[in-house]
Amino acid sequence: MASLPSLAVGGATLHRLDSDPRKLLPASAVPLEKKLAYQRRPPAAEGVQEASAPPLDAQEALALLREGTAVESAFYVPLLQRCVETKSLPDAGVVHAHIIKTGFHQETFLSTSLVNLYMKCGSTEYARKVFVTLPRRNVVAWTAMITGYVHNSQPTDAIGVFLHLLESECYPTSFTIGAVLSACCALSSIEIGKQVHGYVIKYGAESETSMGNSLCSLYSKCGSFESCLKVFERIPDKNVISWTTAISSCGDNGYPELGLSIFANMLSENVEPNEYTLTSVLSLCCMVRDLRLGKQIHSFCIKFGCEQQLPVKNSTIYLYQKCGEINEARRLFDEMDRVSLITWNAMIAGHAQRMNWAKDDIESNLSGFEALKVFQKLNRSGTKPDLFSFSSILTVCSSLLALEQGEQIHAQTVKTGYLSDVVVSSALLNMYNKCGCIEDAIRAFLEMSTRTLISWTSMLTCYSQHGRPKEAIRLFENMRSAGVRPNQVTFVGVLSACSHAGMIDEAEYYFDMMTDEYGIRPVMDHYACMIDMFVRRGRLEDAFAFVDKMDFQPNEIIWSILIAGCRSHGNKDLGFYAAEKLLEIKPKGIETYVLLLNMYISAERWQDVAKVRSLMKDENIGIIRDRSWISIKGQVSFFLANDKSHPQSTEMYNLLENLLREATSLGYVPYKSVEVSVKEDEESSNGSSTIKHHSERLAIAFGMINTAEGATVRVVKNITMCRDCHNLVKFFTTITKREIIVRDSKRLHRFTDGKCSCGDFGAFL
DNA sequence: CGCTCATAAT
Repeated sequence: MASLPSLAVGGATLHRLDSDPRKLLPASAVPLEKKLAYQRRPPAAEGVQEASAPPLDAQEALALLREGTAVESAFYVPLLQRCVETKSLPDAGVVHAHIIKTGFHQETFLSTSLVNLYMKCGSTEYARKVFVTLPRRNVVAWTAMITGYVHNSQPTDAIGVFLHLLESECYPTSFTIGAVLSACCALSSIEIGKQVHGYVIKYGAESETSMGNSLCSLYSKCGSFESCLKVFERIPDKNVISWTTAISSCGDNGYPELGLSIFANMLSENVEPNEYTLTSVLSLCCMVRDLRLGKQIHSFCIKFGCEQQLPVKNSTIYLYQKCGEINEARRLFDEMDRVSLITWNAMIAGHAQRMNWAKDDIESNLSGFEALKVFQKLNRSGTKPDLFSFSSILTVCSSLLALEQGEQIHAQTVKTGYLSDVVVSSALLNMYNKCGCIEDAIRAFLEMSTRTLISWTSMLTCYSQHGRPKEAIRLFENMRSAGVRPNQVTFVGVLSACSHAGMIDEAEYYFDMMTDEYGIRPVMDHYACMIDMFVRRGRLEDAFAFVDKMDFQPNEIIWSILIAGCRSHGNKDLGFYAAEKLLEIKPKGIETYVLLLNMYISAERWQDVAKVRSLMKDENIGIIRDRSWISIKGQVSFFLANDKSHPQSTEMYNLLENLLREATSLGYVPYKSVEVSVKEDEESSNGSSTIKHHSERLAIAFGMINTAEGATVRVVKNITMCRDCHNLVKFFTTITKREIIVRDSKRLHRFTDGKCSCGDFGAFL
């Protein structure tokens, strides 16, 4: 929180200063010639060529001034405007010097323009110097100072100037208040914002549309979405800006559907949207992944003639990219003659998003590598990546388990200074976590200058995933001491940590704390953690009792945990009961069916096997392929179970045979072979399973052959590991003295010295 | 006064 004692301490400060009801004048009450100094030229739309130069040739005019030619005061006006456009500080100096020489600096109007000019050129110091020597200060000068400080990222100074203004003889206008509210936004200070709001109400400016719009935006950006909507509803004459603010606020606060319905209301009230509105609406379509609606909005943009505008285009590209229409996205991108950094970022983020929605892991990987290519092109284009680029690309590296690329990007964030951004450093932490490098993740966390809820939660779940529950819980307590309020996701991390450690009392304690102290309603995930914990300790009755505590229907995941638990603890009857319940809700996940089939097959309940298979046909569950992949030097190799298609197969199989022999001599005993694939009937149901090597073994063997001795091998697998492979890989690490990391569909396994970080409590097929 | 791109989970 910024230190603004005069405001923060005395809530009444603003009001006490003046009780003159005229203290806030409507903007129109400011004499016209004084308004000129404040008038800002609307920024040229991105992607559109600047309008042709004004009649005045600025260079010639500046040359005249340098020669010392005497001019009239009116001569400066267009020149000052021109300098504002070019943002040239040296030119500003030339004009300023001449004005002083000719004595025109006594004219308030010119000097006020100079304040504005210096602010626009980024020199708040020069602006302040001119301002304090002004012979007479009108509201335009005050407002130029406030706006200038806001634009130069000095919001605290902006508020300071406002306080001085209130003590002066000047009256703020709605422009002034608008600038002050922007300062509150930049400070994320809802406290000061509320006081300004009170001021606005007191002096009767609340009904002014622009005021309502500013307040609406303030509340939205300070996380008070309810107030934002309330203010919006109370604006008597809503204009297109009011509607756009409300619509984009819905997106910012995670209510895209509401935003779309407000857009519908806007249309039914016959307010015409503009490019700002349509850009926001396109973004909402992205959030809900509604390509059909998005295409309609895109045609809308074409109808309005704004589809070429850069922000509109960026949103459109992102939409197509995220929804998998990569050719369309690429076409739009290639057609553009001018792109902005946001365009690049939208391409990268679009690919990153598509990874989550791809139809299979091959497509997902392709998307990830496309994102890396775009990032590389961005670097070569001469444009500097920003925090958005870095956060997106680091997330891509996490999903790909692309540690080498991730490390390079880490170096780049250090060089460019973007690592100091919380979002970037959180993304980095996450990248190291997903790649199995917990030490680097911890370092990233420790080196953060500020930590958000997400940084803490990321670190916490990182400890939990790496099988270090005690540290997870210690971190949770540190987080609370630091005054950071945990949310639902944080508690998933805490509960799963307790679950892994079998800390039942602690889990129950934190479960109660979540509801009692933080008022967070437990959702499915929290119940899943608790039930999982009881199941792991073999307390099946407690697990089923906890299911009864839920005030909603358990989902597929919960029943699957129970079934798996019943199987491993040999309670067939409870397992069959859970399976009945599961079948009632018609599961969707392919792994759920594998679990069911394996259970019924091992119990030789062939009628049930047939029932499950027919349900799979009804629900259109396809076949599952056991697949693993490994990335070496930017090259991904995919493997199926018993894959012999790779040129190095012979070597790989020989290596595996040797490893198996050594493992056996060290005491490895295979578990009864488990059918992982669900293929067509005859292969799996007759029990003549020929599976010898599941895919991760092949990927690991390939990794060992193609990396230096002793190097860590990192493999990703599309489904859960089976118990047998999990056990065998532990032996591999002992034999080869290598660390092996396997990220399966459920969790991360870091194998070292014959042990796994999951503590063998992972869910196995 | 309003727009587009970014981080956490069983």
